[in-house]
Amino acid sequence: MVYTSEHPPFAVTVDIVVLTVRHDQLSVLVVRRGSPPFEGRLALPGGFVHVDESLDAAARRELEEETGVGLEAAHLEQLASYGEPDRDPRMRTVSVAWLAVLPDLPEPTAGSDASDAVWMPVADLGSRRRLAFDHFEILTDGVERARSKLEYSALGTAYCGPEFTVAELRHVYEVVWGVTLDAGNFHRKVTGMPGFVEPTGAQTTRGGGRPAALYRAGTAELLHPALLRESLR
Amino acid sequence: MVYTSEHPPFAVTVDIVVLTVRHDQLSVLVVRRGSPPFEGRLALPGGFVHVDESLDAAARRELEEETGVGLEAAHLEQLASYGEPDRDPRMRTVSVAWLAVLPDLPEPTAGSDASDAVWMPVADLGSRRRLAFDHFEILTDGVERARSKLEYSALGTAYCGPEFTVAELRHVYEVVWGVTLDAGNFHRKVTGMPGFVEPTGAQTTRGGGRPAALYRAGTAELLHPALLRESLR
DNA sequence: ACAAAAGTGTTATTATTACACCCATGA
DNA sequence: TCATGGGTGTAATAATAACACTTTTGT
Repeated sequence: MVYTSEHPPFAVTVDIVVLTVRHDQLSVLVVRRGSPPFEGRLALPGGFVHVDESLDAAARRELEEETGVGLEAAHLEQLASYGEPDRDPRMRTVSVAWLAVLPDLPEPTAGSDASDAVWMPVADLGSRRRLAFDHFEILTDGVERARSKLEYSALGTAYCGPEFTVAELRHVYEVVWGVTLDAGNFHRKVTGMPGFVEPTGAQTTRGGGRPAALYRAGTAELLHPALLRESLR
Repeated sequence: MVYTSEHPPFAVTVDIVVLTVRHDQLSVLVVRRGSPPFEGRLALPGGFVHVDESLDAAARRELEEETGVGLEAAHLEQLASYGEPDRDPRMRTVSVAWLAVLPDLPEPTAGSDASDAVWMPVADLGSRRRLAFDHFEILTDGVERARSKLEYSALGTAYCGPEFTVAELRHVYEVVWGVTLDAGNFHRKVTGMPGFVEPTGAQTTRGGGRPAALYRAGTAELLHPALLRESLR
């Protein structure tokens, strides 16, 4: 294949918006850049796609390499691609961005090799544009996607561990949306929605108070009727 | 910039799923390929992104060049990117796919230069996989996006001309979803939804029967509450 | 007058919201 | 026994769905 001005070569990268709920805050995994451009600035984890590697495989590999975070059981979906001609000063680049949602990990990113990766509350990145490239725009799009998908999909369970209480799931909604939800109504909707959550039969008292039933994620992908963001108080 | 096995060069293309409602069918604009690979097969319009050209500009340019269809006032949104290593036998390619929605044009694609472009009912492409590359997958994703966005966005008006009746808009919903809707309930929801449609004050009898009020698209992007696909009968 | 399509009324059903209240545990 | 959260009851309100009915044109 000959690259010409009409068929020019591009660099193709992946960037991943990894979200979790941590210390009552919606948080994103960021890395500190060790080389130009934007040296020393924060960036989303990501990197170049290899030859003979699919785009989602590249996202998983880069995340693991850069942060030590594995996505085995996690939710991963494509977000969008970003390709403004000037987005990378070095060369013409198209980045395929991904959204990943993880439970709050017991051992954050510690123990991993290359890792300068840290969890950063999304709110702390809101005003100051501390992110390299167009990563602030990618982050904004990822957060908006994550917020809206809570309404009509079962994505909320991806923030929870394999077993969780209804209150823990409600906490995810409250943090991601930044609202307070009615505990009783939320409980009814979630448990009454077929396929959203399934009782494990076990209970826990880890939240304090009366023991709560434990659930695992159900098989439903889409929720109907949706849990609307309006149900706040 | 040096391209290595870790930073390999890619070809980046755009492909556009252009939808309209035509002769009571959801239809997509396709072109007949004039050269290998997949010579003689149908394909979505698209092509290589130029240097110093943004991705959406490339989509508009390729569509105009290949089909003579301009997207000035039309709806255009990014769909997703497709980059399986074997998707193009010639080279490693990533395609950024776009979804466009147009009114049924009076002069289809006639009069345009290079144009082997035709409107094809989506249903006719369903069983036989007559499309080149992974374009059937892209089409499927585009149609699904178009269908689901009718529920919660004002995308339906993009299928209509600058002025339309409620019945014409309802026809769009019925064709895209493949259902029959209750005319009375639809009328109430559409006209009562703030920002969805605005009366022009004029009327038309082009549908036969009692004259219908004409509307233009409103400013709202999102509809609340959503028009659910369940409202069929 | 009649067919056809536009648009309004009416009602049953279902979903949402607010909030009261009881339940089961740890301290 | 008290504080803390889990979970259920209940009633007002709003949205949806079904369908009858009136309106206004062309033929």
